[in-house]
Amino acid sequence: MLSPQQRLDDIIGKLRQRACRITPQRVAILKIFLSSDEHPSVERVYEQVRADFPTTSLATVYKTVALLKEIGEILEINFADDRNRYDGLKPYPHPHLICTRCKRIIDPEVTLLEQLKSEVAQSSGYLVLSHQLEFFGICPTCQQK
Amino acid sequence: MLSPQQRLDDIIGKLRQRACRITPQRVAILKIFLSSDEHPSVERVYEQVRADFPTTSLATVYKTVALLKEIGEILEINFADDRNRYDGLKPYPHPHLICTRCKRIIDPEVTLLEQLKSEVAQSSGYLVLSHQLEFFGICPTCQQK
DNA sequence: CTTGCTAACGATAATGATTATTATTAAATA
DNA sequence: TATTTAATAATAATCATTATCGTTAGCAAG
Repeated sequence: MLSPQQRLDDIIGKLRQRACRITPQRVAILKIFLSSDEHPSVERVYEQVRADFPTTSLATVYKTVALLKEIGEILEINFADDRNRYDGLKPYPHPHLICTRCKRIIDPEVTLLEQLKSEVAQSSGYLVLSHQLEFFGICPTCQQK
Repeated sequence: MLSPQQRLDDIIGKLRQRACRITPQRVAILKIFLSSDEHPSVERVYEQVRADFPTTSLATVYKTVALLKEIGEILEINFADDRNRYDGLKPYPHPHLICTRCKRIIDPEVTLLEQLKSEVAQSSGYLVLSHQLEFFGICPTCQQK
């Protein structure tokens, strides 16, 4: 487990190896992903990065997201109607628990998932490479209303 | 477990109760969903229904899909980049196994999922209403290539 | 430190799946 | 069969995301 600072340096090193340029915008966007546990959307990151770099373009956020996704440092969470959300803290497949009222997303503790995965691989003959598990419901706060 | 014909009659009855009109287009679209195990996209259903009713509009397919989704008779499967797909045979949450090469979707047998669900509900305090579980991989056919 | 190369930037147009609009058609009921 | 109005076909609008393109600036070499 790396500290946020170590991970930042690590990822920047990875980008350098790819001959990617280290721009202030990229670093700012990266920092937002590494420090946010709210599973932000592109739009949300855009708002936040504009606080420090007011001229940043939405396109730059999208392109940085695509880059970080490609090198496996953020995880994309897809939605039917809503915009995609991203997880920069745990950029590997893991379950999410989503409140359909307030759109809050948390990471529930789950066991047994790996067993489930190999069960599926075995019985189907598929080479299972990835997965996506989302639970939808109402969070405790929204239940009280 | 109802036969396809029984289910068709059943759903048509349900639509009548809602004061929905039973049009040839709706019946044709419904029949396609009830007889297809390929988890078709809207576009795919559109192609198929046009074989029998060449003047059918894409908008009609979309609206019928929205209706059937609303009454819980088809299940929507969301994708990141690709178009949505639909399952009219098992219109309740269940896992899918998706080949990322040929886009084929099958329904793997899975146990333990209900336990997993109540585990998550218990530890989080959320009221868990639904879920979505997708496995991504390479199907046996595509592995040989 | 300056220069040159070119990746990345900002601005904005294009894309593409889905949704909304509207005039017309045709189920359903009397 | 006529009346009512939901559903249809055609098509415009929406909106998240992607592509384009002229300009800017990271960075390696001198």
